[in-house]
Amino acid sequence: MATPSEKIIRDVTARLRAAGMRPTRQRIALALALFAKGDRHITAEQLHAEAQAQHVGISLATVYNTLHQFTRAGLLRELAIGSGRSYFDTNLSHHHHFFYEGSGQLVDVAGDLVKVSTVPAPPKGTRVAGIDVVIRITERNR
Amino acid sequence: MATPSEKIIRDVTARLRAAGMRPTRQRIALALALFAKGDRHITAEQLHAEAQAQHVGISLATVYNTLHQFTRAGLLRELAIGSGRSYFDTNLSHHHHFFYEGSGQLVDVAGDLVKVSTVPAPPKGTRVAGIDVVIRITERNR
DNA sequence: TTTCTAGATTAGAAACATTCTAAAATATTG
DNA sequence: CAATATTTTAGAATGTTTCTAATCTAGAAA
Ligand SMILES: [Mn+2]
Ligand SMILES: [Mn+2]
Ligand SMILES: [Zn+2]
Ligand SMILES: [Zn+2]
Repeated sequence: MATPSEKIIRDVTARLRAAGMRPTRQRIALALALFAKGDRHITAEQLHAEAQAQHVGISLATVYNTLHQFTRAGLLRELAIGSGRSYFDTNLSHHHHFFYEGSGQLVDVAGDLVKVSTVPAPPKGTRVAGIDVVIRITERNR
Repeated sequence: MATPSEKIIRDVTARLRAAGMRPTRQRIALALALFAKGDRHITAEQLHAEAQAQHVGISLATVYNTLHQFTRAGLLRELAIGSGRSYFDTNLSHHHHFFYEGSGQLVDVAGDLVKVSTVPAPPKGTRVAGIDVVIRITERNR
């Protein structure tokens, strides 16, 4: 990846400040990695490896801290699908997922391609925070 | 829980044999714990604790082995919802789940109470293995 | 610019769920 | 009962995530 332009860095910096976070070298690098490309589903380890490849020294602890802060700030969604690791999703629009059972890979499904036409009322004293549809898919054999 | 009747133990024994498993003391105890009560969502740790409480000595490794064997035999479904631990579901019918965001608790939603009326075609070379709908719910405030 | 300090980063330890290993125990068959 | 294939098990190992407490730094104040 080419070095980001001054403008892009200023944008990211402003976005971090707007979310109440100091624009540190680490947060700027992670924000650029996360938001420069299109929609992504990435784990902490993967993002850490990507930063290392770019010769940005960031500890794994900071990657975790930052991913959670970004999630709290509404810049990311955390996905807990297919036990094991957490994925962080840069796609904030209403959408669902294909889940590759073999690899654990996630692929977006636009929200309007899935219609959940009937849902039961939530139990007393609770409200619906969201509805997640996961379409599990496997390699077709034969 | 009262000691299970001879008949129930014979039933479980036959069920294990039918699935190609030797009816060991450990498997019988776990099968009784899992299938005696109604539908359950239970983790390996929880089931292990339940067995200990019943003074059935079973190692945690055996609980994991057995849960996976039961799953392979179609006696259980493994649920990977809400990262962290796996839940094993004794409800084999087509159904979905309420997921309590606070506690991680799962509650069944009968399959026919949820209608997913539109789904996209799976990517080339794959087939749909299943569709899981998770209704995330939170304590209602105010 | 220098100083100050709340906030941020970090290495490494700890926590936690799960899987692995290989030795001992057991169920089943002959 | 003897033989053996299967099962169980303690404990180590693995993989992910969180915690701790020492160090560092961004931003504000002087
Ligand atoms: Mn998390
Ligand atoms: Mn599993
Ligand atoms: Zn997504
Ligand atoms: Zn269920």
